[in-house]
Amino acid sequence: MTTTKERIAARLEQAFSENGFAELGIADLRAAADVSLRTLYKHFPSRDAMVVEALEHRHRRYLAHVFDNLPEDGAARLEAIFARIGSWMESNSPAGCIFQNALAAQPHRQELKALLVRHKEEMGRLLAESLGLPDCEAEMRQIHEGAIQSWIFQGKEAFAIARSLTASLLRSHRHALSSGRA
Amino acid sequence: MTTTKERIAARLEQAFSENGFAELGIADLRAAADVSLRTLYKHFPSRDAMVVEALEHRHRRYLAHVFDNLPEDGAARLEAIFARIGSWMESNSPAGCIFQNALAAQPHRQELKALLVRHKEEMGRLLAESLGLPDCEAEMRQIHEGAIQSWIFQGKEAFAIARSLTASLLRSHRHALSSGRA
DNA sequence: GTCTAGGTAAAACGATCATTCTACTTATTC
DNA sequence: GAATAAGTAGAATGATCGTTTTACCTAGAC
Repeated sequence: MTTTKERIAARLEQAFSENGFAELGIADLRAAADVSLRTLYKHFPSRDAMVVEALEHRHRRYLAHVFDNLPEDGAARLEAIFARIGSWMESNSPAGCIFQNALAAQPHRQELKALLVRHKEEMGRLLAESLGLPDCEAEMRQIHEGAIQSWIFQGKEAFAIARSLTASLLRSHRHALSSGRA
Repeated sequence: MTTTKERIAARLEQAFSENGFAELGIADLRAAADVSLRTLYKHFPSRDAMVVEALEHRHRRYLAHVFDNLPEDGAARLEAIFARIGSWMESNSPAGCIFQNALAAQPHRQELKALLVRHKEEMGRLLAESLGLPDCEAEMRQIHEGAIQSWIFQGKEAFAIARSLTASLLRSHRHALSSGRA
């Protein structure tokens, strides 16, 4: 069972991801949510709150899309992760990362910056963990960031490049381990 | 001699980079430019044109900051490039890349997307050229993008990571060359 | 059968926005 | 010394914005 609020949040998330955060007015959001103005304001006290809830919804949905039921094998896992990120961007992010876009629209709102930081840190942590690179969180955060932010002007090639940068990170890591222990 | 228009463009660039593109109204831009409303509209026919001119100004200024008078030596050059990008972000970009931010505020304006693409392509080209990696434009574009976009949540560490990712790219490239020719 | 919870449609409100216009000032040039 | 170019200050305009409010509808519970 999904509540009315969740259903609205899902539709707001989609509307924001397609049109950004600056161009959409309350009238547009209401139409996208397919509810009355009164209902919209009953569940979300202000436009700012709608932005926050849309981002929270996005965060949960993105993590599930990338990390649920990954293959066990390491090489297949690396392949799968960037393939999934690529398919996500293709079907969900015509304008790039919506956390960055939300902050760009209101750069002085610390609440949005906190959401961005939490989202990116969790992505770096889970990526590093999934790939067996526990001490490369920052590197994975940055490769991830480069890939999704390059998507706008680089297209799908961005994810192939991210995969190859990650592969060379894995190689250096294994090399450092074996020579360090020898 | 700098014209009135250039002086205004420089101040608009700074105002946009500090406060983003969605929060600033014409009244704020007028105050930042330190001219009358009439003069502002004499040189820029609309707010949209002010955004475009600010981005053009930014592009020229950023290229000069990063690439003018680089050291001859390759290693020193790699060091210098990311140090310069880091110092630029610290003193000019509290809110990240303003090309991305401008497009985030108005995602349907193709003019802004074209400016973003041109800017990023030129950066990738010049980075690859400066580092002697002529066939790695896409990789350098992406490392550059990851670095400056991670700056918001990663701070200065982002540029150290970008430098090390570039160094490992240089190593693989040299290795591929020597084994390929052997 | 009345009450209540949760919904719709849309008018009204006050604020803010980009843009234009009016009236005046100051140098420079012919 | 009149004309012109380029500036200032700020009022007026009309549209749009986020938010509140009024009036009405509907389905299930007691």
